[in-house]
Formats: sequence, structure tokens, C-alpha cells
Amino acid sequence: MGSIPTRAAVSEYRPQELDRKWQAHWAATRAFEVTEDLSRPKFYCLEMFAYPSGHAHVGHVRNYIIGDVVARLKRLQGFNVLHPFGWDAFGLPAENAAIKHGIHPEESTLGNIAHMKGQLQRLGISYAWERELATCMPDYFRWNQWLFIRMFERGLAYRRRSTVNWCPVDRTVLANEQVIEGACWRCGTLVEQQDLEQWFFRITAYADDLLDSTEALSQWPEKVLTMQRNWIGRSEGARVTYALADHPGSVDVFTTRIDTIYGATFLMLGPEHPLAQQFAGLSDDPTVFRAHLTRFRSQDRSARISGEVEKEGFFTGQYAVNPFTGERVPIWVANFVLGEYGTGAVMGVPFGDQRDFEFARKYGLQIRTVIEQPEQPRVDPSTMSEALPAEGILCQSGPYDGLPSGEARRQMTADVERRGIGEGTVQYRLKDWGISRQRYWGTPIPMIHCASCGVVPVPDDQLPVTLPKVAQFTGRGDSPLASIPEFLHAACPRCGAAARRETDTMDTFVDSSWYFYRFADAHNDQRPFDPRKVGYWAPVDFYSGGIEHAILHLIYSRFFARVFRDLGMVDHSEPFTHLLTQGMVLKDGAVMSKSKGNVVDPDTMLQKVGADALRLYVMFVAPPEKEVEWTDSGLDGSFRWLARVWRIADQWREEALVAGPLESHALTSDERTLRRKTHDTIRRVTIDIDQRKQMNTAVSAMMELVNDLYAFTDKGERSTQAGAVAREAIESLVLLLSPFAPHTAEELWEQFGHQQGLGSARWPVFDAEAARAEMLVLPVQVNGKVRGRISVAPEADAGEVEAAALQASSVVPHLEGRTVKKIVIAPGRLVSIVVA
RNA sequence: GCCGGAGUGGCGGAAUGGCAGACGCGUUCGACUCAAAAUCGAAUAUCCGAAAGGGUGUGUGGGUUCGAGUCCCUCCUCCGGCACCA
Repeated sequence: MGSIPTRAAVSEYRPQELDRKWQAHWAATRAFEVTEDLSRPKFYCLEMFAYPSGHAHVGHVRNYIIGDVVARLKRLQGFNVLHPFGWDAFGLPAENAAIKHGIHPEESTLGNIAHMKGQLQRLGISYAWERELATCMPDYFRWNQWLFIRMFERGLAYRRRSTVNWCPVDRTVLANEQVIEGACWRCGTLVEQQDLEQWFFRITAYADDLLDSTEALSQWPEKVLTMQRNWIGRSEGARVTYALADHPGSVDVFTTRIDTIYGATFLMLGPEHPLAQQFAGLSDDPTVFRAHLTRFRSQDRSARISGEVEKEGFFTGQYAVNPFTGERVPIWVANFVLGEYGTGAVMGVPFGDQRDFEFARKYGLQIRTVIEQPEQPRVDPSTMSEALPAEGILCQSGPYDGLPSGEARRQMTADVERRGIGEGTVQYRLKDWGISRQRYWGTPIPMIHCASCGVVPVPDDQLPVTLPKVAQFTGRGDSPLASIPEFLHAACPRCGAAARRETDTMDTFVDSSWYFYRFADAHNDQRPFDPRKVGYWAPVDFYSGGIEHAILHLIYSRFFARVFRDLGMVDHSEPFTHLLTQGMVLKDGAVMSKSKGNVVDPDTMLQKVGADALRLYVMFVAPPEKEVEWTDSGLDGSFRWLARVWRIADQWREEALVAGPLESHALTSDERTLRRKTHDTIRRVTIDIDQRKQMNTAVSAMMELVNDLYAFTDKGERSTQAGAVAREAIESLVLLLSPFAPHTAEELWEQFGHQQGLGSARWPVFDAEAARAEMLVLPVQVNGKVRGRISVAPEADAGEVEAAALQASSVVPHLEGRTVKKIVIAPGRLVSIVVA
């Protein structure tokens, strides 16, 4: 039974033609450009901008499609939608390519941008391209410099010595990302550590703000919030001063367990601790002492590579006084004490800390029981096989005996404060953000070093400090800018004397920490942005991107939002209201990469099936957060389905065009059924995209509607209203589909007689009355197993439903000879009968 | 080690505590065709059964409930993050 009536010849679905036609139309009508409009609600939809590597693969593209579905939905819902795109255009790969191939980074970057922009346009992503920005352009990075100076003025940008990764063969500093298992990614040489003067951003000033506000980010994935909280790593404790026993001076330690201080039988310094150096001089053999220190310090780095390094230490020959017990305790240097956390020194409590326990056992240091559990005998240290970190009741702790741990911490902290030998403090794992890069292809740090005035900012009216043209990239020497005399030599802005320009550039994460504000006012040449424009558009309502930025970019951006807030330029603290972290697209079980040769090129797919099938497939294959494996057969399926939509629309077009208005009271049963499906689909697709961000189930819902449309068509029913009902179904479908398959949708919309285009269409409205079922079919369970089903009116009361259930022919046999104990009715869901 | 997340057909996946496997891929069958492709339709967890029907089934074992993929507890596996943070 060939179900398709053979009236007119069915027109063929040729998506590539539609892509061209509608992309040209959108460009000509500037369909996605926007301006501020206070009469309409705004919606700022953003995908993380791209590093212009040269070619976007389908893994990148997935993110842009997710954002485009949301942006197109929101436009149809009547929002004024800002949906911009730009380029994270500074960075090491371009500079390394310059070293290797001799192409200037600017040239290769701009070329890559042009190519990738073409790729995105061919996908029909609805960007407001007039707001496009590239961070490597002076009209963008001058505002990095402007902001840097504002931060410098407020003490949020400062300079100090710090340790960096240094490759001795390439003679250059490497970013952490470029250190692969302790070695330089380019030449494979083991990376060394060097102390250099570096610029830092004082992100730690906002540690509590950043931490506390995670509570308010209700539309962020819990996973990302957890990662950020761990990264900030707030821990409450106390700083306690130990006096040296035999010399003037003291050592501060940080502890979260001051309640165990009576068990602190020794003290440990990290190898970087200044006192360790001093003690070397006092020791019997300073040379051996210093050799140990050096060995520990180099160990610390290799420990990160190999994982575990055995806990080791040595006695310094010096003693400190435990301020609570008054005992002399030996001071050791230990290889596992971190110089950069807390005070760089810790008290050793072998009873309660596993590391201290192992250390004490190894070197025969005293272990003292200071916590006991109610109703249990006091632990004998000689029988312990591991530390007992649990809280409990203090013992052998002088006047604090009998106190529970928490209360003891409060009292003991108060007591050290009263005695002036410490205080309650908070420590963070978060460190200030080192932004100096000894590289060329980045934003020059706008500072001048003057022998008499010190570090002086470049005056605002001399910004931007631009990058000098470099003819040859050798990859040798320190900062490439340092070897360019025209750049290096500058007059001090304050005294006019000959001075030296800062030759480091900024970490590219600076560029990406505020680009979302610049999009609101992308061409402002007076300031980074007009606060009124940002006030209209920001914060970003929907932000999507890779999970790899869960900490880095997303915490830096939250930090910058606070800086702008405190500069009075934005009125919020959180820049991204709703965050979606999209999963990666794998091919052959691995992340796509050029080196693995498993890249799926979107352009190849576009030639094969068109933009819409690619977009639809990527949305249908799995929920957006999930990692997915690319399959060609799935793509073919999406193409076939779009062609199926095309054909059914073609079937009904003529009848739809001549059909009169839909009269809901005059419909046949089949017509009412299709109508119900239409409106149920509107409801489901709207919720799936708008609220749940489950694009895959939205597509499923549309597929069901199309299946029902075919079934409806198959019945051959041609009442006066059939065309009107089919028209409503197809037009609704076209609108629901348009965020996913905009080219096909525009074409069908036009074919159904709409001259205005989807730009002036409105998202379909769910009609609850049309979606209401006439009869409900309820399953009937007997003792938890489905034994039959009954058909009841939606408004039937409990008594009627109960009676129908008990009389259902397939149910009756299961009730025979048994007593009905209970009947549970889940309204509109099922009936559950419990029998004895 | 600590902190997250996840385990459902051959595959991707779906299920406000209410008919497990929607939708799609694949496979099989039918229609159309001289034939094939495309298309349209049907079937497709598993076991017993000719069928009607029945049993079993969402990593493991328990629990709560009239009812558990979903909630609670135990364990196993996988993925991700942090990892000597005192």
C-alpha cells in the first residue's frame, strides 16, 4: 500500500541549495544584528570563543550549535538576543609556528580566523558578526592594558619573585600547560625551575567572595562548582608562634587542629623556609645541610611527576618551645612540607596526622595520645599502626582535658590570641595568578622600569603599547621583546629619563576574562565598554563551553567581573547566569586531533548532507553534556529524517494553502488526535530546549510528531478540516525545528505561504485544551504487576475508576478467591490493586 | 587517598516514585520495482509457549513503598577532578 498519494511529483530535498540561499538571505538582511531595546526582554547567549587553530572540527562545532539552538529559540520567543562570536587570538601555537615555519603569528592567526569564520557561517550559526573581535588586535588588547593599570593602581596587580618553568635548551619560559610530564613539549628536555620577577593579579583578595558566591550559581553544574570550591580550598585554622629554644627568633606554623597541639612533639620546616638556611650556618656541617636542602627542593618537583616520594627529613640541631606544653621540641626539615602553603612550617602531631605519624616512626620521634573516644580505652602509642585523625575528647592536654575537639579549638585559639602568640586564620589553596609570559604573541604589559622612579605605568593616552614587528622568530633568548631595542628603550613617563619597557606579555587568559563584556560594546574606542550597554546585556544568560575551563577561564572571569564591579563598571558579581559544559565528540574512542588523524571535518559533512542534518545529528545523538562517539550512520539518519519532513510538508502544502481556518469543534477523531500530538510536541520541545537543555529529547519529540503525521496521511482522510489540522501540525513542526535546522525551516516556512521569514515569526503556543486527552488509558496493577488496562474519562472520579479497574476482564482472574486489601489510584497514571 | 559523576537491548540513548527500553541507528520481513536503490509499512530485551499468555530483567546485595532504573544503605566497575594543602 503505497501510502504517499501520487499527486504532484515530490520535490527533492537539496539541502546544499537551501544552505546557500538562506545564508545569503541572513547576511543581506543582517538578520542577527541587534541593538539595545529597553522595550523588549534581553537574552545574552554566548559560547566560549575559539582559539583560531585553523580548522574547526565537529567537536568544536557542537558547542556552537548548542548555543545557536538556544539563541534561535529565544529570538522566536520575542527576546532581544545578543549572540556574538570572537577569537582568542593570542597564544603560543601561533608563535611556535612562526619559529618553525617562519610565518608571522599575525599573518597565520588572521588567516586561520578567516577560514574558521567561513566554517561557522556555512553551518548557519546565527552570530552578530559585526561585533566580532580578535584579542590580538590593538583595539582589543589596549583595554587589557588599561585594565592592568587600573588594577596596578589598586594593588590588584603587583610584582614579585616567583618560580617558573624554564627549558634550558630552548632558553625560554614555558607555561604549565607546555610542561608534559616534567619535560618541554617541543624538545623533550627536562624543565628546570627558575626564580624570576613576575607580575601577579591578586585574585586571593576575592577568595571568600568567589567561594561564597558559588552558592548562588544555581544554574551551574554542581561538578564545576565543586571543582572551584576545591580549587579555592578554604581551610580555617590557627597560626601559632613557636619561640626558638636557644636563639632569639620564632617560627610560625599553621594548623587546622590546634586541639592536638599537646601532641606536637616536633616541628617541621619546608626546605624553602628561611630558617632552614639560617640553621645550616649554625650546623656542624653546613655543606651537607645545604646539600640536603637542595636535594629536597628538587625532589619536590619530581614528586609531581612520579607521584610518591618517600617522606624524609633531617634534624636541624635546633629546638623550639611548644607554647602549650612548654617542652623543647626538635626542629626538623621535611621534604613533604610545602614552602608556598601556610607559613611553610608545620607542627608535627604524629598521633593525629598520618604523614607526621610515618615521619615519627621512621625517625623515632615521640608519639603522644591527645584525643580519646568516649567509652573507649586510651590508645597506647606503641600499638598504633596508623594515625588517628578523628575528633574526640582531649586528654594529656593540661587544662583542656575533657573538652571536645571543636570546643577545644575555640578556647585554644582564643588563648593564643590573648597571649599574643597567634590568631585564628583562614588559609586558601588558591594562589595569586601569575600572568607574566616571556613570549611575543600576547598583550604587552604596559609598564616602564625607571632607575629612579621604579615601576611606572604607561600613561593611558599612550595606550596601546603595541607589538613591534619581528622579522625572525628564533625561539632563542628570553622574552623576544627584550631583544628589540626600539621596543625596550623608552622614556620614563614620570621623570623623562631613559628607562626600560617591561618585555613580558600577559597570559592569554587575561584576554578571555572579560571579552563577554566587550561584545556588548565591541567598537568603543574611548573605554573598554560603556557601562550602560553592558548594563543592558550582561550578565550572560546562557554560556556554554568545554569542561576543561571549569576552573581556569571560569574562575578568572568571575574574578574580573568583581574587579569591574569594584571599578563601578558593572552592576553584578557573576558574569554567567546559566552555564552548560558540553561533552567532547570522540572519534575511534579518542578526542579528535590533527596528530591522531581522527578529525571529522564539518565541511566534508556539509557537502554530504548539508548544515541542517549535521546540526540535527549533533544535537540528537546525546544530551549536550555527554561525551559522544561520532558515527556516520547517525548522520545519515538525521539527513533521512529531514528529507522525510520535507516530503510530508510537500504532501500537504497545496491543501494547507487552500484550507480555511481550523475549527476545533468540527474535527474528526483522527484530526483531534493529531492536534493533540501537535500541541503535546510544542510543550515537550519548549521545555526540553528552554528549561532542560535536553536537545536530544526535543528532537525525539519532533520525530514522533512526524511519525504521527505520516500515520494521519496514511489514513487518507480528507475532511474539510484535515488540511487545516495538517497545516497546524507542519507549521508548528517547522517552527520547533527551526533552531536545529534553520535553512530547511526557512524554506518550508516560505513554501507554506509566509513571506516574512522566520525572523518575524513567533514560537508556537501550547494550547492545553487542544492537548487534552478525551479518554485516558490506565494500566491496572495487581500486586505490582500490570494485568490489564482500562479506559476512563479524564474527569472520572475515584469511585468510577476503581469500579472499572475491578471489572476489567483481564484483571478479574487475578482477583478470584482473594481479598482486595487496598486500591491505590495515581490520578491520570495507573490503578494499583493489592490483594491478600 | 579525598571529592564529584555514571553503570539500562547489538549500538546511541529515553523514562515528575507509576506500563522499563520513547526516539534514532542497525537488523529482519512485507509493499512498490523487471531488478536494485530510495521510499512507505511491520517486527526487533530475554526465557518458556504454535498461540493466547506467563516468567525474568536497568552493575551487586539488602531496605523503604501498593509500586523503585529513579529514594536509602553495602559492595563492585568505569570516567572526571584534586592530590603530601598541615
